[in-house]
Amino acid sequence: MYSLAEENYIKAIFHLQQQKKGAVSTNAIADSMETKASSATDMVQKLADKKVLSYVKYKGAQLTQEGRKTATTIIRKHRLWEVFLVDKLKFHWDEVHEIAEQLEHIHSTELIKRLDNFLGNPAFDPHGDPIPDEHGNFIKTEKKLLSQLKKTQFGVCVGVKESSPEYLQYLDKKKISIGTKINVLGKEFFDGSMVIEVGRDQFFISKKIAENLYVQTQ
Amino acid sequence: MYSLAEENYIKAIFHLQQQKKGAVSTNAIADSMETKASSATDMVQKLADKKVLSYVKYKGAQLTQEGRKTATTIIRKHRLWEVFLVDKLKFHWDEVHEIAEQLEHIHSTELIKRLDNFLGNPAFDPHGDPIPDEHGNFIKTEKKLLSQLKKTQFGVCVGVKESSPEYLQYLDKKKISIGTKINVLGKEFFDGSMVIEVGRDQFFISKKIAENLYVQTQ
DNA sequence: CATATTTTTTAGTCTAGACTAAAAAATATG
DNA sequence: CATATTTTTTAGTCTAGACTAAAAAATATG
Repeated sequence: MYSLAEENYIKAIFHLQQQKKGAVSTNAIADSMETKASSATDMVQKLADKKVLSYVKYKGAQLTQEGRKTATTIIRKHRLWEVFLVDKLKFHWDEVHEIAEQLEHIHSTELIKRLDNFLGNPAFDPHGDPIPDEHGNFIKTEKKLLSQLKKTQFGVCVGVKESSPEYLQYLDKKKISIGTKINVLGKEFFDGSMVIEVGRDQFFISKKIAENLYVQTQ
Repeated sequence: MYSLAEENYIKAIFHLQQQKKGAVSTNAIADSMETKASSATDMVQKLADKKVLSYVKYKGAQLTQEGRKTATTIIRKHRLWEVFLVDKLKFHWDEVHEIAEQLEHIHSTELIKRLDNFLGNPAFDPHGDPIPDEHGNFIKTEKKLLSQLKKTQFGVCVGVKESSPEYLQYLDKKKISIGTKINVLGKEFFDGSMVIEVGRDQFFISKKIAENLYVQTQ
């Protein structure tokens, strides 16, 4: 069982490792934790003693298997709670981060097992990020424009490139929002138009629509 | 905003004050917090500086209005989360305390407002204890034997006096468990028998049944 | 009611996790 | 490649909240 501070460092280091491969510097950790480099060094040394990460002086830190397991468990909890807050308590997806930052530290494997079930074992959080399974396996995702998908592929809406009221209202009308799953049923080479499926609806969209919507894919 | 330790002390002092009126001793606080008297004295002095409680050396501590408000908010959160764990996640009522001890410290008034709504604004937790409203008002309850209730009164089952398998199986058959609301529809003076309502069922019970069931009343 | 006993507080430490300032190592540059 | 600059670590403090041991106050008792 790790302390609150330890858990937050482990999570931050995991996210930094995702961004660029290799060891992460204590300075980068300090920046992301909004603390001083000396504090980060202290903590990294402590976590190295606990075998959560390997650390070479002046070279940086890298999570061990144990560290990655801990990190993904925290991320799993964070994202499941976000689904709860949005799906069940009807929070808007941009209001939930701070609360989930607290909830992710609740310790109880049984709780998370039951919460996951209660929510219908969701694969993505309300921001479109994948929820790791209980073994820490992520669905590998990549952010693309909807227009880059091919026929039969699918993506989860994670944002827009253009944000004019007209465009957002169009998306709203078509019930497309962050987290919405979009299946590409057909694609026309001639003009880049697509037939997509959203929920139970199937409809036609122009290239212009498709190239302004970001989706996350497996 | 109070620290985790501060919140736990405030809650403990509130519960001690419920038990017997007047100031609570630092020793009593230390016992209930499973810490040493010197630690309790330190914390009580700190909380007195913060106007959470009044403290007279060697005499003990008493929560202020502010302290009581903080305590009831924590208790409200604890009990609402217990309802969530039992009603929604299907935990058994005796498994939820430890998890609720953690969840009660999540800070977000909006969260609690929405959770309360999501749960249908429950008045009691799964143990039959009343959930204070957002102003900290409790429904005043008292633990009685079901046999002590009069016609038209009601109580929430909080425990049994006798716990033989036969009795528990009878209760189970009649769908009476901790947290079950029981309305007294009629009572016979001659033999102390009653007609009660449990959920949508109405049925007759003998005096012997009624005097072995504890209920909490308003 | 003086003294013994119990309760409570005070004084002094310890640890986790933050900080500042200085030292040391790594990297960049003429 | 020697030196200047940047990055990173070390040494020394600080605070919250725990602890032990001793002191002080309150209470019990002959």
